[in-house]
Amino acid sequence: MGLRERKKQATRRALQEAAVRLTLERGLEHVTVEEIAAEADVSTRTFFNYFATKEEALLSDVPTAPDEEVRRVFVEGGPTGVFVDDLITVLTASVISSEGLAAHRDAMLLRKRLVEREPQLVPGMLARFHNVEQELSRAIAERTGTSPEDERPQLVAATAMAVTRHTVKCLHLREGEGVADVRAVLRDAFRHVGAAYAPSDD
Amino acid sequence: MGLRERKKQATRRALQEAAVRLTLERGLEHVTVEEIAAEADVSTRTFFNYFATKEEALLSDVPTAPDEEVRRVFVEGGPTGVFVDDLITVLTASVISSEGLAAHRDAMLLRKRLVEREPQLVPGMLARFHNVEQELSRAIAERTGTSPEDERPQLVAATAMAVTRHTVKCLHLREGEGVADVRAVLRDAFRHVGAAYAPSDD
DNA sequence: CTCAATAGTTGCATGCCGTGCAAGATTTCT
DNA sequence: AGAAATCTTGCACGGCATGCAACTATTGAG
Repeated sequence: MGLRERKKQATRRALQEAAVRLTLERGLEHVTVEEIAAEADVSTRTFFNYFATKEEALLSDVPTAPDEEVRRVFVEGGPTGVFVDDLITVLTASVISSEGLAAHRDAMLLRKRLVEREPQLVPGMLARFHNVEQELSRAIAERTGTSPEDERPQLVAATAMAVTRHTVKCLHLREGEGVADVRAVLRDAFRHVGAAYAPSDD
Repeated sequence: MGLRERKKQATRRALQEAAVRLTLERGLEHVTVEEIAAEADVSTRTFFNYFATKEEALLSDVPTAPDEEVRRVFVEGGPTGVFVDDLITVLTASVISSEGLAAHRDAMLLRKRLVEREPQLVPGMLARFHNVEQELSRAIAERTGTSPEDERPQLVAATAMAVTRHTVKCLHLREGEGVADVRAVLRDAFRHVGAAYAPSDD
């Protein structure tokens, strides 16, 4: 990777970190783009070369779209062949942790505090989940081989992302918690939803 | 209702209609608050006495929170005692149509065209569904008598709103369609979700 | 190494958004 | 009719976001 690219990534991260830090300190309303840019030692104008809005600097990179490899396996019916289990694999790989839970734990905690402190960020957060939902919808349609007019993959994707969103929100993010634990929580959640809407239950 | 109140409602509706019409004509980017206000014969400043943002003028009143009476019946275990059926009653009463489907059909069609033309409105739309979701969550918790720490009502509310959102999006809104038809669509959707996430299915 | 090409940064000008404030107009209540 | 409450409006202001052109830094070829 060349010098230019490294500098760009450094600037980007500096802007993100400055935005998060200042927002947690003073609240989003009392942080201007000018201040964020100054904190990262770039001009105001440069900030907008990286992010279209202040909120984008806070929410970018989250949640991630599913990894291409994971997606391919899912579309081809893997890895286990059981729909819910494979769905959970995709969800943990994309939204929860693309490269191990530990690596993203700090970032997830920061974001959590962020949206708790600043409810204005909720719409943007929901929109990002919605984007993942649409990708997931396509993957489900491919896996199940339904016709493009069939809207059921969208329905399943929507509810699956609702489960995921809820799980992320309620996740305790303890030190020792691994991906396996998250899988278990998701499995319970899906089971509970299935039971709640199954024909014969209350 | 006094003269003052009537004038306020008239102004509000005039602003909404102007906003929707101009946005459908030219696109949201090419409509300023000044123009909307002029179209409704009020000052720019007055616009902001009614709506905090341009988007709010487009999306307000949708979706509606559940009617207080409907909510009370649901919390007390009614009207049928079957969870899914009663849930559907609440959902149709709040989001789909608070006072008959026909009355809101035109408004729903307009909104549909609006968000199709202007994807920037999606986050705001999602946020509004999210608000209803939180109210629904409380109602479910009250009905089932779960303790406040129990997060399952939130989970059920989230998935239920996902189903509702999907149903609204895919609704065909034909002329003859009534509330009963919407109920049937919702029932099918819930059944399908229940089957997809039930322990033994694919 | 040098120099041209490419890509990124910056300042400037601009327009719109959204809010606080105070003065003026209108409705309401007595 | 007149005081009180409420709504509208104009004004000023600061921040957001974009286009443009000049400037600076990296890259790559000879």
